[in-house]
Amino acid sequence: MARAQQHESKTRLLDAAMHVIRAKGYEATTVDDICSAAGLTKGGFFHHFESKEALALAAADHFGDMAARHFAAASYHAAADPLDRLLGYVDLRTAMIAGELPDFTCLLGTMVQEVYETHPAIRAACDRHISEHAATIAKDISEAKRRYAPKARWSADSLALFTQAAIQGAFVLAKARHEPAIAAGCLAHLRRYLETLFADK
Amino acid sequence: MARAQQHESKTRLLDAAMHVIRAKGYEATTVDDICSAAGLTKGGFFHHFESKEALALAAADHFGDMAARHFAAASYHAAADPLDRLLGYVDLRTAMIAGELPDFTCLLGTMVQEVYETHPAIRAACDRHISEHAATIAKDISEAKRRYAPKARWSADSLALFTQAAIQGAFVLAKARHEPAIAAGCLAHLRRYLETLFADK
DNA sequence: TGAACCATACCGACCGGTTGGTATGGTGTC
DNA sequence: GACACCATACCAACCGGTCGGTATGGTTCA
Repeated sequence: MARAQQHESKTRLLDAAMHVIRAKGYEATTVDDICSAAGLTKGGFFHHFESKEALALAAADHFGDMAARHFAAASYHAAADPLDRLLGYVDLRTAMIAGELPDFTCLLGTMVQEVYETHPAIRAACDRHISEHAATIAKDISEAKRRYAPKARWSADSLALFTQAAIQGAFVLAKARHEPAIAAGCLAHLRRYLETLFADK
Repeated sequence: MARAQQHESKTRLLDAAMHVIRAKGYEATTVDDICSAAGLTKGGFFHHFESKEALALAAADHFGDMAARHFAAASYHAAADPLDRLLGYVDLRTAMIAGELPDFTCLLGTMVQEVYETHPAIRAACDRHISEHAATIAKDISEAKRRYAPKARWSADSLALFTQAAIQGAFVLAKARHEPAIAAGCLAHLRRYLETLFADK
């Protein structure tokens, strides 16, 4: 069975880490928390990861890859108009706000708030995945800008970052209020902003 | 000297907590961290606060009160036009982005991300101060809306919350990049959005 | 074919250091 | 001399990480 489960246990640990860390934060999450959530023991944990920080790095990659696949497979990419793709992205993100907070909030934003000064490697991993995600949004923004707002003074990159800031901030407020709907209200404003920027359509 | 220092030591502990928690997060911050930053020992700490969580609650109040006084005293309130006051607020927040990240980021947003599920009392305190701050912004927004966009379909409250989300998200991205300037770039987009919403001025 | 050999996966007891919190006693002030 | 304020010393629980050991299954070679 060894071969068959080789990756399964590791994946279970990563999935458990994703969920527990989003609920309790990185520092408050113990290795035993993750083990019991994954149905393993500490021995198994340290067989797969050499440290708790190594797990955090792997979990960031795991989350980033999952998200990348999820958005890459989404139907909004089919739209011919880049602005429709951009608004479709925001609509998808709005639709993803469902269930409990630890189910849909962002692991990267949660971790980086805690560890940006204390764990440089984790900070860098979070930065990389957030930036790569923003870059995919920037493509559609850039194309939409060329088509509908070529003379605008803002850059596609800065606007892509702003979309991510609005999303991350929406999660922070939703956690404070303990009310997911707040996040959706914020994304509605983000959508309105994007619409007005390309109002010449 | 006891009487004279009565409040001073407590204030030093609160100031230290504000800074250290913004740098390391709540869970990673130890009581000894705060004590040494404040120049006290544990005995002094537990004389003023009955627990670490009690300190967090007091620090949230301390931060909230400081911020409230800071914004209440700001010059943008002098503007006769509510839209000028609103944009003045955003400009002030942009100007406040200076120095090191732990110096200007938000204690409430940092803490609530970590503890929203594990420490309900801290979550509630962060929520209260964020919401009260948003309410002060909502006043100017509400007045500006009545004057310049009375028929708009968004509510003043939801827009006030969105400003706070954009600010909190800007901090998250700045931490990820380890680059305060990113936050200023986000606030520029927030300002543009507010301008377009009241474009009939 | 099967026995010897080895790698992978995992368990669970254990260790040293750390942490929040306590108990106690000293010191200056009203 | 009572009280607020604070230092020192200490504790029990906890946490990340280690280690000896077991189970399983694949590979090699007589």
